Amino acid sequence: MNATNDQQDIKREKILEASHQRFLHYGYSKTTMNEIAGDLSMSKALLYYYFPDKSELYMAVMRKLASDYLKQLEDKFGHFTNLREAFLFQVNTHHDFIVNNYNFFDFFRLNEQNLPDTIWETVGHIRNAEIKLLANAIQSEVDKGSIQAVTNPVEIVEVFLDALHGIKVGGSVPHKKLNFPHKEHLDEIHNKRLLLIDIFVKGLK
Amino acid sequence: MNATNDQQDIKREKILEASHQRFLHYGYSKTTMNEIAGDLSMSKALLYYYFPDKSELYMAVMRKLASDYLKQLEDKFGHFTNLREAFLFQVNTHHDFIVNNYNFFDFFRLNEQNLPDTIWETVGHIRNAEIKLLANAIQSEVDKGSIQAVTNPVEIVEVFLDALHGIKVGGSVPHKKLNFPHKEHLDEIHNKRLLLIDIFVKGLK
DNA sequence: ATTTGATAGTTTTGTTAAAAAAGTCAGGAC
DNA sequence: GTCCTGACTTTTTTAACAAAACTATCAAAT
Repeated sequence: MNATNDQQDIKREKILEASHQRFLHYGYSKTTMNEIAGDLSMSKALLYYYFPDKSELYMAVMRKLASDYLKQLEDKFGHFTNLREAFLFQVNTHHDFIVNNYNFFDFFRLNEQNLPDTIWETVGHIRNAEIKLLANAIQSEVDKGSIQAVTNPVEIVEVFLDALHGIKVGGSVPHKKLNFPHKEHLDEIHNKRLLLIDIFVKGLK
Repeated sequence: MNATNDQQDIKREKILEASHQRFLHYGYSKTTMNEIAGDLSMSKALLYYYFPDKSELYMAVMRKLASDYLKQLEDKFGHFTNLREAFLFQVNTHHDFIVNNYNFFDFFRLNEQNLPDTIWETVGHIRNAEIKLLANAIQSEVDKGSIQAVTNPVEIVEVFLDALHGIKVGGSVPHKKLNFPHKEHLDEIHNKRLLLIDIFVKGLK
């Protein structure tokens, strides 16, 4: 019975890998269940044996990606020597996360509204982990006495994370309002975020 | 000839006022040229005598609003006693601008992409004025020696303005990704922005 | 120079049919 | 009983097209 479940888990994993590749290269709506099944040389019906529907399959891939990301954050939790280091780590890790899975997230841009509700749960987990990481770093500094006491570290981190998300490209004349940045702009955005960190962390001292 | 032009300008102004009201209450797409003409007891054809088309009419209203906003910024240009005051002024003025014309900007949310190109020109003017105002304030402080010298004030202001735009509501669990904030959230956003100012300005010291 | 009714041209909306994809199920293999 | 499939049903997407609504134009009137 355990052996059976192992087999199941292995197959589930295979399905997730194949799905990840498809979603990564073609996005959610341009990927069909038949194609995924074809990649694995199995029938479409079998996919539905392992996953209830397409969006759950997508979400399962997403949860796996998110889980990897969360793991990276947790591994470093409480191990920072100063505030700046913590903020830098969060921004850099996040940057890599987005760059490595850029096309996968086309799903967000395409559907814009009416996404499956469960997606926000995962997004919430990620955000909470980021908040926890940075709020803890702030609290540590407060305890050490190296920055002034603050009323509410979480509130500050929320503002910081929002501010990060606001950073866009297009200096002098904004041209098109595009919610999702183009891939070739990610590095420029990243650099601006590093500048924001400099100022923000200094402002907390 | 001058009298004639005066008359023209007065009528143009009337049209702009009526259009403003319509756009403000019903948004761009839910306002028809017939309705505007009806409000003014004139024929639709006459509207086209004064304005080339509907989007140009909308843009004319927008330019008027933008012009008022720019005037407010210019009146205070260089008259700040410290950096914080300048940043506060910009954020507060911007807040009032959005609140007072909230529904007018539904146009942006509805059309999202494919807006008339001229709109970005006006948006650019606003942004440039904001940048100029704040960059000047920073430079003044640098000259006074009350904050450290910075390599590029404009770059810093751009990051600040982007950060401001990123401030959203929805603390713990984000629910719906909505590009345009709801009206009832504007005050909460405003308060968060004030917090950002505190930290950001301090970070420049 | 201003104004309008009539009308031409275009965009939006609603309908329907065909195609494609999602999702189901009875039954076969092990 | 677990895993798997081909055939099938249901739902969604796409395309085509007609009707309605709206934008935009223009000859003629004041």
